[in-house]
Amino acid sequence: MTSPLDRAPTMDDVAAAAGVSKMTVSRALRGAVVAAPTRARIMEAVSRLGYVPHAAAGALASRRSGFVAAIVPSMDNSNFAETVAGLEAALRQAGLDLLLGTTLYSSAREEALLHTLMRHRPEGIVLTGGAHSRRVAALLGRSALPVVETWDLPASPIGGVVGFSNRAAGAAMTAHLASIGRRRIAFLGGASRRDPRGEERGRGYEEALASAGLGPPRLFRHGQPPLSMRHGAEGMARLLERWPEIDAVVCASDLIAFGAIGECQRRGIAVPARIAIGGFGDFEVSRCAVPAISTVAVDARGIGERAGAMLARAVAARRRGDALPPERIEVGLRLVARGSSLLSGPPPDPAV
Amino acid sequence: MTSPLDRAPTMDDVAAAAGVSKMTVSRALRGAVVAAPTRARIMEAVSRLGYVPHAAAGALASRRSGFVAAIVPSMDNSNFAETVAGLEAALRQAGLDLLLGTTLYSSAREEALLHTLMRHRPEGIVLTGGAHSRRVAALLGRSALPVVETWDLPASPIGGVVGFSNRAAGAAMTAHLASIGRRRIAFLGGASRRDPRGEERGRGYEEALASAGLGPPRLFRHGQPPLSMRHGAEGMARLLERWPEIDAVVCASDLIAFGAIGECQRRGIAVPARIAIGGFGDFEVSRCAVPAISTVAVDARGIGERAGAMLARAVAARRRGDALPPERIEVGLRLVARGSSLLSGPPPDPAV
DNA sequence: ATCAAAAGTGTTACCGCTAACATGCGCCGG
DNA sequence: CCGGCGCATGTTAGCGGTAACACTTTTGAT
Repeated sequence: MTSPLDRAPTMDDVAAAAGVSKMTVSRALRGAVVAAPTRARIMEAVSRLGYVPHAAAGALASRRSGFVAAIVPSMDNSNFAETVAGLEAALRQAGLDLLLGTTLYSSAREEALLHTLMRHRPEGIVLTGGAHSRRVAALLGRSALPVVETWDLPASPIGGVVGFSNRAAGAAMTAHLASIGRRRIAFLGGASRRDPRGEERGRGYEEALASAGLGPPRLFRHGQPPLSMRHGAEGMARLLERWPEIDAVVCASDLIAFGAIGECQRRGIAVPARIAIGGFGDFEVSRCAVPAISTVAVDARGIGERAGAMLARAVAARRRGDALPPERIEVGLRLVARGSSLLSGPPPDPAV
Repeated sequence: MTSPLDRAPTMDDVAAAAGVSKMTVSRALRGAVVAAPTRARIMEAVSRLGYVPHAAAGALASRRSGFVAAIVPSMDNSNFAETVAGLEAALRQAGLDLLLGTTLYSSAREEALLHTLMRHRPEGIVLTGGAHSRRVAALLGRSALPVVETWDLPASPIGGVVGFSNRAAGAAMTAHLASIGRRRIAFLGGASRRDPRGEERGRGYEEALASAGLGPPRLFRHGQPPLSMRHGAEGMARLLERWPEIDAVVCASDLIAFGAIGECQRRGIAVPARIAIGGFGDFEVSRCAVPAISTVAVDARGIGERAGAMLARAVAARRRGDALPPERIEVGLRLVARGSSLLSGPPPDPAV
C-alpha cells in the first residue's frame, strides 16, 4: 500500500510501485518490447496511482512534441469547422494532438499566431489557403516543417496540398446559370482582399462569363470577411439598385446566397423565376432552405481528413529521418442544382 | 557574425550572442527586471537568430504549462464555435494557450479526451454543460484544477460557472407562444439523452405548459445530436402526423426551427398564421430567414469571453498560491419575437 | 554442447528552460 | 571610510521524461 502523494505521480513513482526501472515503464507505456507479466504489473501500478504521463517532459526528452498546428480563418463558418473536425479525427488516429488558431482573415494575426504556435514546436502545420505573407513563408521555410495547405491549389505550394480550384468553382456555377438560359448574371462577393479564395471564385465567374459571351461582368463586392448571411442580404439590395436587370446571381458562398434569397423574398422578387441564385460550399442551410439553394459542393470534412492523414504521413517520415516528396490532392467539386436555379421539380411553394 | 546553426537556436545561443547568461535572457523575455541596455542587446540577438522559446522546456522547469483545456460538444454548431472564439480571445489576452477538444456529445469521448488533454498539464479547464460522468468529476476533483462550466447552471458545480437556465429558456419561448394566443403547443427536440441542455429546454416547455393550463405536453424527440436542420424537417413531418392539430412548436434550437419551417413551407402550412414556431440560440440564420425566426437569444461569444476571463483569474490566483472562491455568472436570456411567431409587421411575403 | 543473436531490463546523460540562491557592485548615511 | 542595502546578473540543481548504450538471460541453430 503506497501512501498518497501530495503531488502528481511521476514515472518514478510508477517504477517504484511496479518494482522496475523508469525506463521500463516508459517502454511499456509507449508500446515497446516489455515482457507480458512486467507490463501487467506496470499497467496495474499506472491505474492504481492514477498516473498521467507528462507530455512536456516527454516532448523535451524525445524532441517530439506530438503537436500539429492548424491555422484557419474562422470557426464560425461551418465549412472550416468541418475541416477542423476531420483534421482532429485524422490526427487523433495518428496519435497527434491538434493545436488550433484562428486568423480572422488577418495576415498580421496569422503571423503572430504562427509565432505563438511555434513555441510548442509542432511537428507539422496545416494552413488554410495558399496566400501567405513573405514573413510567414520565410518562417515556415526556415523551420523545415511538413506543411499542408488546404482549400486552395497554390501555384507554388510550400509543401503538400489538399484543395481545389476556387476559380473552377466560380466558373462552374456561372456556366450552370448560363446553361439554364440566364444571360445577365451578376457576382456577389466580399469587399476585401483578405479573402483570396472568394476573390478567386469571382475571377472564375468573370472567365466563365467571358467564354460564354455574356458581356461585361457585373461584379459587386460587399462586406468584410467572415462573410455571412447579413452581407448577402445587404449586398443583394445594393446589387439590385445598380443592375436591376439581372436574372441570376453567383454568390461567393451559400451563406451569401441565403441572405440574397431572403432579400429577394422580402422584395417580392421570385427566386428562381425572375432571378436564379447559386452559392458555394454546400452548407446545410442550402439543402434545407425553401427554395433549396444550388451550390458547388466541396467535401469540407474530407479536406480535413485527407490533410490530417497526409500530414501524419509526413510527420512519421520525418521522425524516421526521411522526407516525403510533397503530395498534392485535388478534391472534386460537384455542382448541385437545386430549387434556387431550377424552375421544374416540386410545384411552387405557396406564400408563407 | 554568427554562423547559422543546424538546429533551432536555444536560449544559450541567444545568451552567448548577447554576452550574458542564459538566466538573464530568460528574465528579459519574461519581463522581469533587466537593465535597459542589456535587454536591448538580448532582444536584438533574439530577432537576429530567430529564436523562439521552447514552451515544453519552460513548462517543465516552471511547472506551468500555460495551457487551458476546453471541451465542447461540437464545433459545427455555430453557437459553440462562437463561445470558443470568445474563449480564445480572452485567454490569449491573458497569455494562455487554448487546447481544444470535441466530444461529439459522447461522455465516453469526453473522458478519453480529458485524459489526453491532462497529459499537457493544463492549468485550467473549461467544460460545456454541467453533467459529467462520475469518473470525469473524480479526475477533475483529484487534479484540483480550476474548472469553469458553461452553457448551464449546474446544481452542484465543480468550480466556476458561466451559464444560464436552459429550463428557463424553454419556458420563455413556450410562454411567448401562449401569450400570442396559441393553445396547442408542441416541443421538438432530440431523441437522445446525450444532450442534457436540450432535454432541460424540453422540461422548461413542460413546466410552462402546465402553469399556463394548456393540457398535456406534446413532446416529440427526433434525431441524435449534433441536431441540425435536417432533424428539424424530419421531426416536423412526424410531429404533424402525430398531432395535426398543433398551432405552435417550440424547437430545441434555431436550426431545428429552421428545418421545421421549411417542412411547413413545403407542405403549404402557413407560418406563423397556422403554426407559429420558435427556436433557441439566436443563430444568424434566424435573423435572415423569411420569415425571421423567433428565438431565445443567448450571448454565445460573451459566455466564452467571460469563462476565459474567469479562468484566467483563477489560474493567476493559483500561480500566486491562493485559491479564489468559485464565481458564478448567470448570463441573460432575451426573448426575440420575429416573424415566425408574429402575424403583424411587414406584409406577408408573396410566393417564392 | 557451444556460441551468436535476440529478448528483456538497467544505467547514464542529457533535452531547454526556470526557481532559488549566490555574487558583485554602486550608493547611501553615519 | 565603512557596513549594509538593493539592484543587476551569474551559478547550481533540477523539472519528468527518453535516447543510446550496457548488461544479463534466453533462445535457436549448428
